[in-house]
Amino acid sequence: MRQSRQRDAILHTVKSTNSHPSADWVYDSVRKEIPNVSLGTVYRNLGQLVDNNILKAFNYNGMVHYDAFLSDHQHFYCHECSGIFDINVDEKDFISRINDTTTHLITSFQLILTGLCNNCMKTPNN
Amino acid sequence: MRQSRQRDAILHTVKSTNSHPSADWVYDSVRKEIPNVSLGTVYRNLGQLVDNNILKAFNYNGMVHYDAFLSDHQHFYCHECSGIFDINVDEKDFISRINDTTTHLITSFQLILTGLCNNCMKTPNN
DNA sequence: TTTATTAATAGTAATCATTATTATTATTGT
DNA sequence: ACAATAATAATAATGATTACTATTAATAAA
Repeated sequence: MRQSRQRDAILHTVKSTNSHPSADWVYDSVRKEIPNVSLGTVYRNLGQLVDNNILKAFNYNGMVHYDAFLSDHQHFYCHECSGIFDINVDEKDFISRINDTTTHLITSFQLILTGLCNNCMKTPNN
Repeated sequence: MRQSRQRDAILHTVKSTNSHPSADWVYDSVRKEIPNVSLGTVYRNLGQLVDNNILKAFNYNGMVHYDAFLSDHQHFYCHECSGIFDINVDEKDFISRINDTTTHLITSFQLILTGLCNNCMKTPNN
């Protein structure tokens, strides 16, 4: 993998936020620095960065979200502000706790909790 | 909601399988009975049936899957045969068990376990 | 330090899942 | 029967993503 200004900017953009952005959000953000960057370049590089374990990706609501936080964790979606927050769930521990629910061999999982986030609980009706 | 041959066939198709089919799979299946059924009709009716709590839907791998099994449950995806299987996870019980992982208010969740299903464990390398 | 190789890019077309539009058909209450 | 209108088939449009291609740029070797 060669170096490129575009990939550097894309990686930096994802690293600079904890909002779990979509490719389109990253595109808009990178365009502020490199106005003629191509959307295809953003998609290709996000894909490469995931393939090389530099970023993580997950599907939510029919859209891929990218995450620079690589530690073992899951996500919480707030149905009030639409924010996605990190949740500390240890994979090995979780699997051992739910292993009795099935006889299939569980090797991994994806958990998305939904509800009302801390902030929206404090300040309702936004 | 009026009665229609198309909706009856669509509902029957989803009820007749436990494969958690996509709209496209339902379309192909319904076409065997009603060859000129429209894909839009399939999408519209699946949506309506979900809105009326006659079917459930969930997103997996950037595609909506439909399910006629309405009881409280979650899903297991086999990375060998790509099958999706039902897993018995009680929502209330599960939330109370993981409630300590976050201070956000959890009201619901979606869990997708992945691994090797019973059948693929018995007969490897398919 | 030029040069050659080829990865990466911008721009654009294509694809896939899904939703919207619209003129026509069919269900159902009167 | 008939009027009102929900549902349909056919098709166009959308949104997210991937593929294609000629050009540009990073890096390894001469």
